[in-house]
Amino acid sequence: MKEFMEITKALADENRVRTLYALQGRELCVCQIIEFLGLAPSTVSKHMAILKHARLVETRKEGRWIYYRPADPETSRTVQEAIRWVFRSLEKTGRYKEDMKRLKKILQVSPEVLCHPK
Amino acid sequence: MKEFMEITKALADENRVRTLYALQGRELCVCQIIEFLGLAPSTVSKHMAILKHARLVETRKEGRWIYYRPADPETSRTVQEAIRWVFRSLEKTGRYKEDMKRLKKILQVSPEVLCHPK
DNA sequence: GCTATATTTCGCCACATGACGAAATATAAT
DNA sequence: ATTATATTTCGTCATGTGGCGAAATATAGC
Repeated sequence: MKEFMEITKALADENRVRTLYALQGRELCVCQIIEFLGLAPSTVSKHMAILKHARLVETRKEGRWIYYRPADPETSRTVQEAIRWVFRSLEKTGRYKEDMKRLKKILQVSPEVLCHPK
Repeated sequence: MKEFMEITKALADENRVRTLYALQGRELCVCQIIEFLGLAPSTVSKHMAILKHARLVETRKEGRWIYYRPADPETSRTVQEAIRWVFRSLEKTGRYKEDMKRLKKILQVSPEVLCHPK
């Protein structure tokens, strides 16, 4: 129950949900998520910690970059169903489509360039 | 998206989730839910308003009693999948089983007696 | 080792939320 | 009509949450 409530609380914020669907089928570095959400790094970090604590996402560290990806399929059924539910419920919405358009543009810029904006 | 977020926010409270699974396969009068949750009537009323606003539950008025039931199957797919997800995720948990035991006792007392405890 | 960069942690603030009791509303019973 | 009962609405309070910037941490490159 506690585990389940951590998932529902993690899903109870729009920016976290948007991040979750942005991660479908790809990995994103924190700086890309910062760009995607348009929030301060500290805020994004907190959001990601909540998603990770709920086991909805996992991380991979590569140098000074940290990549987030959705939970692996071997994780709990509850988590997998949650992710699928989010995606299926929102993939047809306008917000999702706009977000995917913006994400594509962000992905065209490599993380290196995105993170060193000089 | 807004509709979806109302559902996730509604599910982000343990008492509302417990109420939702308590309603699986039955109708409950508010006074029964009050008894089930052990909260003040005003608090329960607010919780139910949130669940109703998210379209997770529906109501039926019978005299001075108001009965709550889960959303009818014709409602949105998102709602139906949410309800199924909650139930499938929790039906095996200890909390759920305890709650069902308590609920059975509450159901043995008819609403009339429960609401007029004299 | 020093500097730069990516991310997290901490401290703070504004606002949302869950709890209650009191008051309001609606219906039933006398 | 008056009273009793079921539920909701309102006002209030304590706590939780999302946002930020500053400071801390970790790694890469010089």
